[in-house]
Amino acid sequence: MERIYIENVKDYADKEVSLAGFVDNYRDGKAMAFLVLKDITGRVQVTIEKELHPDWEETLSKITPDTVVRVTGKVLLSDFVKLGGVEIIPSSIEIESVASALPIAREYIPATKKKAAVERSSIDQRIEYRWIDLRTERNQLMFKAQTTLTAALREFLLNKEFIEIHTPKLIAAASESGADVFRLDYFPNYNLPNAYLAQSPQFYKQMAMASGFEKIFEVGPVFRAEKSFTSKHATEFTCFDLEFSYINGCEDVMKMEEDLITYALTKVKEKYGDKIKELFSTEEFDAEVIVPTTPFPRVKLADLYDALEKEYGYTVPDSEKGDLTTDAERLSYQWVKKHYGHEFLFITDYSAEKRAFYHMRDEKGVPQGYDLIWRGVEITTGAQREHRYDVLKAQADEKGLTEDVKFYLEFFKYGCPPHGGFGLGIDRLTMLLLGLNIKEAMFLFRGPSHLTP
RNA sequence: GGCCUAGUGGCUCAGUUGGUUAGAGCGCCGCCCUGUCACGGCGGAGGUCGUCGGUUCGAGUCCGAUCUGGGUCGCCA
Repeated sequence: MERIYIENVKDYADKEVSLAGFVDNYRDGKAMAFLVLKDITGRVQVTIEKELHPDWEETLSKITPDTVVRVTGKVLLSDFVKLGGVEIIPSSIEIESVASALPIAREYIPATKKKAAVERSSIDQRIEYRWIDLRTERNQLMFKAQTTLTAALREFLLNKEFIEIHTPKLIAAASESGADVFRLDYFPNYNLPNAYLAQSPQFYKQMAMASGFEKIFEVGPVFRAEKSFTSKHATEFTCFDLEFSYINGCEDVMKMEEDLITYALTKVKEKYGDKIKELFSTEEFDAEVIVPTTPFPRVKLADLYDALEKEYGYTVPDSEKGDLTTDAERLSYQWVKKHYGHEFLFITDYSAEKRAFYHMRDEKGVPQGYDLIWRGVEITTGAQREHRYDVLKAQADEKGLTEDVKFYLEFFKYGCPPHGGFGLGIDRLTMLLLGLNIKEAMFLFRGPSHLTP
């Protein structure tokens, strides 16, 4: 018999079905046993009348939480079953894989009249057994929602005839200032330069512009050898990058991004909004998926600092002027909510000193780029790029990078359209959508002290 | 890299001013329980307290070193 998903069992009332999944809970009595079966779509109770199946004794004695079983049986609608009002009366139970006692407590169990609450294991403990941790409905919803999110981002761009590219992650030179790179052994005998893991597809996205592709995107891993210990940094994460040509300014890039994000959040809300609210809301975080209005608020960095000082008494250290501090980032969320009733904020007019050399600058030397802050955390850096070879070379010289980026400068020597783009960290998007730590939002977290599993 | 902080059974934690065989809940094992609802009842196993050294009659508890984590800032997505 063909297996069906648990979410569909009610369509098979009084019929025989075949199910498979993990044992979510097993309550064993003398005459009756109740097995709650979970698959990727839901949970259902399997009700076993032991007297009817004396030969099952050995099989049933092996069942432990998270054992994988196949169950064939009749679907019975029963109001007294609290779990969905339906139960399976099995005609066969087959064990596929017996689970040992689990080494982590996946979920918080609230106190009852008789029992004290049980804390779940810390994220750092759970991450060691991530495959077990990921079996929960909540964690699986996270990846379903992320799938919808990235599919929507892709769909939006495909509708605009963007081309999807895949740039190399093994590269010969550091691709940007700032972030540190992972150096690796790469066939040392072939007289090649040093090899690194790509910290961004930036240069190759722009090469595609010089190739006349006009509109491209890429979803892929980026690697950052930053010894960052925060709740929002990882050494490897997934970036949704795009770049497009013949723009009239940075404003076109921002417009593209706000439309893109609005589209994606609309899709996520439609499909999972209610479920997300139910499973991810906590006392501190209301997991309401809010579809933003466009245009998103925009503010110049200096103006933001003025406002933060006036309204919250925040003063920037002199060394950080021209850049956004973590405190200011957080405060900017309060500020934008208060003044615009919005969760997103574009911040523009950073100082040239703090921004990448390839950002185009206006006649006053102000970089034509921005950061996008969502719920107080940076999710994007975007910009119009400098496509004029001479200007670009001068800006690279200024930062002392000309030698390092020699190959990149070549891209602009033989004709290149004006262009711009941005990169969106999808793990951060998921993290902010659901109110999580980056470690919980990633399938497998990679950090300075985390390389396994 | 700076600052802060933690390391006690599988998990989450408690261990008072250093003092008899180191405690609890959950989990695990066994027995009991005819429909449970993250069932219930009874019993049991399991730690020498990250490591090394020191102080002391005596250390999980004090001191030093060391290892391994965590938070935060900077950096960024």
